[in-house]
Amino acid sequence: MEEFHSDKRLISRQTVLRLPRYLRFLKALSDEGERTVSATVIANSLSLTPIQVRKDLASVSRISGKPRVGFAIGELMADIENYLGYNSMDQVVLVGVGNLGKALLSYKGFHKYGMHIAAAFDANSEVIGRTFGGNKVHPMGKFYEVCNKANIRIGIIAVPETAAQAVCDLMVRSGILAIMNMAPVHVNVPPGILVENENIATTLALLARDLSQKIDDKEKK
Amino acid sequence: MEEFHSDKRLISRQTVLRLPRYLRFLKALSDEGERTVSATVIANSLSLTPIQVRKDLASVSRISGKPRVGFAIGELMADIENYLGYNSMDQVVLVGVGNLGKALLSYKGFHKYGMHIAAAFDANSEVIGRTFGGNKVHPMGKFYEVCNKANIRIGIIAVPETAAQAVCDLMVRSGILAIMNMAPVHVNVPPGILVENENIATTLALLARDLSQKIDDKEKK
DNA sequence: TAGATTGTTAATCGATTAACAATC
DNA sequence: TAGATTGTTAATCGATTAACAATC
Repeated sequence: MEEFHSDKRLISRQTVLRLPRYLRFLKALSDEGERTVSATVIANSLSLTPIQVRKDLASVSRISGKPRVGFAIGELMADIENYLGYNSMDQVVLVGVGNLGKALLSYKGFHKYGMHIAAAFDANSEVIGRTFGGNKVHPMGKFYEVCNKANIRIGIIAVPETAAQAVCDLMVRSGILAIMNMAPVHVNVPPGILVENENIATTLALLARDLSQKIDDKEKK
Repeated sequence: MEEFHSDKRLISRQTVLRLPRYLRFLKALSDEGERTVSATVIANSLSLTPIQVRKDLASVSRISGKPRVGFAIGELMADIENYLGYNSMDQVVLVGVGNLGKALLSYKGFHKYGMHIAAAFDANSEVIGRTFGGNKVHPMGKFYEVCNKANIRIGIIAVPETAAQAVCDLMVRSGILAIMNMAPVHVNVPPGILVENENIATTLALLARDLSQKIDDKEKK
């Protein structure tokens, strides 16, 4: 008997992190008029290995590549978009319209990956009512109502660290289930609420470690 | 014979990513007047396991905790700061002073982690000469000179995707060895140059996957 | 003392890489 | 056909978790 897989297989964290990169690359190829691409070409372009690429693609797509030819770009893109889009629940709310919040509102990448900022909120009357990247900024008082009415599940915290926990609590009370925290503090959430921290200082620390390691290696030689 | 470790042991990627979180938490405790803390307390506060915390701490610090008491907060902070600071080569340049670049320039977190934005650059005459977060924006023409004179090794790309590769190439020509790319494109670099991509859409995709997985699980029950 | 907590060694888990037969 | 490329199974690598003796 053929084994049956639901559409909703669990895809590894690392693979998910690479999916947007594949999608971007495939789109670029497609724009250049290409119809097919091999795992080798993708791998070389994105600094990955061909095996890794084939595994990743197999995890989101049922289409099989043809030896000596590769994969059909269009179908691949559709499958990745479907996965990212399917998962995305599409609607996201943003709290905090400072420089970072504004950058996020104007960021065109979200749409590409099936994400859509449904509403933005801030406590500051200077930005309330103004529009950034097509999004009007609402007062905090509207937060609960908007989230509830639109049944929104994903929230982005882009406020200063002192306000982060309060915003986080409000999100939880308003039915948000997954939070992306851009503030450089740990936020506490009840069990079952998902949090991802996006912290630039963290990534820089990583880069600095790799760099100092590299320099050490060179000195040893 | 006692085994000798250099100060420059390689610390795992995952551990490095957690170091800034420890540092932040320890600082908060220290501000409250605490002198010691156990791995258990840290773990609970940051949603980690105590074993993981002890391993991480041991990898950057030689100080040992006392059973029933825990670790001396001050010494721990000093060791983490030393590691992050030592590695950081402290000086960073930023190219691109749009909303995102401005957010980075005003971001107070860098200093905390031993990072310092030495100079900011942009091609747009509207921002050149202006100051954000204490950093004056220089014209692109000065980039090579500044990097060379100050011997800067780390660069942050915060320009639109269309300009990212050109900026990346300029960085490489100017002696930058490690690049943090905030633009949603893959940038190509010669072998030996380090790149970390920081892409918000990517993190959101991850969050969305976890969320849809969680919802699926609930439906199954 | 008793027991919470440390630090280390071993087991597990997850992701990457290697090997290789199948195939267009 | 010959050989590039696929897809899968097995081996390796790295990180997390479990187990437990040492100790304050």
